[in-house]
Amino acid sequence: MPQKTHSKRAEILRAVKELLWERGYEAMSPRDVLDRSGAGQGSLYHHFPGKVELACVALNEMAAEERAAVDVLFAPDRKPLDRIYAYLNRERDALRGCRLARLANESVMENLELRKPVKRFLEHIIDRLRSSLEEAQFDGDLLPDFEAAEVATTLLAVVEGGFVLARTHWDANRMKQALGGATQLLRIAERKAR
Amino acid sequence: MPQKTHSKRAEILRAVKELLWERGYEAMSPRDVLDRSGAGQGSLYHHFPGKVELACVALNEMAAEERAAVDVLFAPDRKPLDRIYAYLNRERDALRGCRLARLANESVMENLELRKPVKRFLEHIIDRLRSSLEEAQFDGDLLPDFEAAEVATTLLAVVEGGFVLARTHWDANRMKQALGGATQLLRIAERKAR
DNA sequence: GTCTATAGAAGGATAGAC
DNA sequence: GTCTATCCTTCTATAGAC
Repeated sequence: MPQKTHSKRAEILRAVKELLWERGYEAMSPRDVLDRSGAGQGSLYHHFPGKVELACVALNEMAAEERAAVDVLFAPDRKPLDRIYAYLNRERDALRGCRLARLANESVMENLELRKPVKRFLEHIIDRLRSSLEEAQFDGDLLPDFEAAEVATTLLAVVEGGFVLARTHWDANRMKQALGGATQLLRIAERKAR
Repeated sequence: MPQKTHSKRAEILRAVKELLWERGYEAMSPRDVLDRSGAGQGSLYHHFPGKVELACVALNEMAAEERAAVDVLFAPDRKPLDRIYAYLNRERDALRGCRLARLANESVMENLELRKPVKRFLEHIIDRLRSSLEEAQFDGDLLPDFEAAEVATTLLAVVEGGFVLARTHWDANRMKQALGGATQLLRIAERKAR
């Protein structure tokens, strides 16, 4: 049963993935899901035990999609620094917030099963950033005297914080400024390495 | 009428300020406020037209308190770089999230009146960071060839993103790592200036 | 598998006594 | 100003027919 056509099941999941990004978990009601998917009450509760499990399946799919999109940016044939700047400068709709980490402040993040996909997504990015930083240091393109793991966390924090600033100021430029400052700091660690 | 003892009014506001930090706006119900403050329905709706105005007054008070706390860290008698590190390393309960910016992803941030206090709070910090960075550059303690305004935004983003990472990983150390990486990048811009 | 109808609880606000 | 009682809507889930 898991993988057939599942017309209504698939449409429900599609709607949930949209709504989780647009409104978050608590502000998304089962009724909203039904309205957007065109399914009836019965379909939803036939395929999923309840709202939590519904969100859990959707979040895991979203996280997998986003991890794959990130991996494209970190293609191994690119130079390490190019991968990092490709990630920082990737196109983002800053006002929409991070598709997964937007849930960070909802009480539902206290549920391990719902937090896990978000966590895996963020860990995946940190891991890609860290190894790229290490390679750049090894190649002599970046100063070797900083902790790649910490700076990787910093760069991800700049992106996630950039979403917060953009939304609060209702101005996508705040994300660009945050990333611009990070780039300038990295450039200094670059020039000094040469 | 605005400023007398207002026993119940004050207790209601105290409760709202706590709940906004703990749960955010949407997850805070008027009933929660009454339970925690010990007030009755009538008191709440006597002093405030509704939930939105209640949150608005509370948020403005919270923002004023936090701006004052930030100003202590940026005391003018400190050296510019010391102010910046004092802000970065200030004590934070990372798992609780930012007292104001935790609301960034709630739909209520589309309401200008509610967004304004949060925005003012963040702008205040960026302003303090920017002028301290500029002074440090002028004093020759930091490289002069980066945009202080952009790096100021970056540093605030690291803090706000640090909250997001800490909450998602349910590990306050993520905040420390994000700040540690930012510090290492700043140190490079410091050493090079000498 | 999908639907409509319904239920129990919580959210947000009002009425009116004191 | 403060209280309790009440109201209407929305949320989340269940029942049961097709």
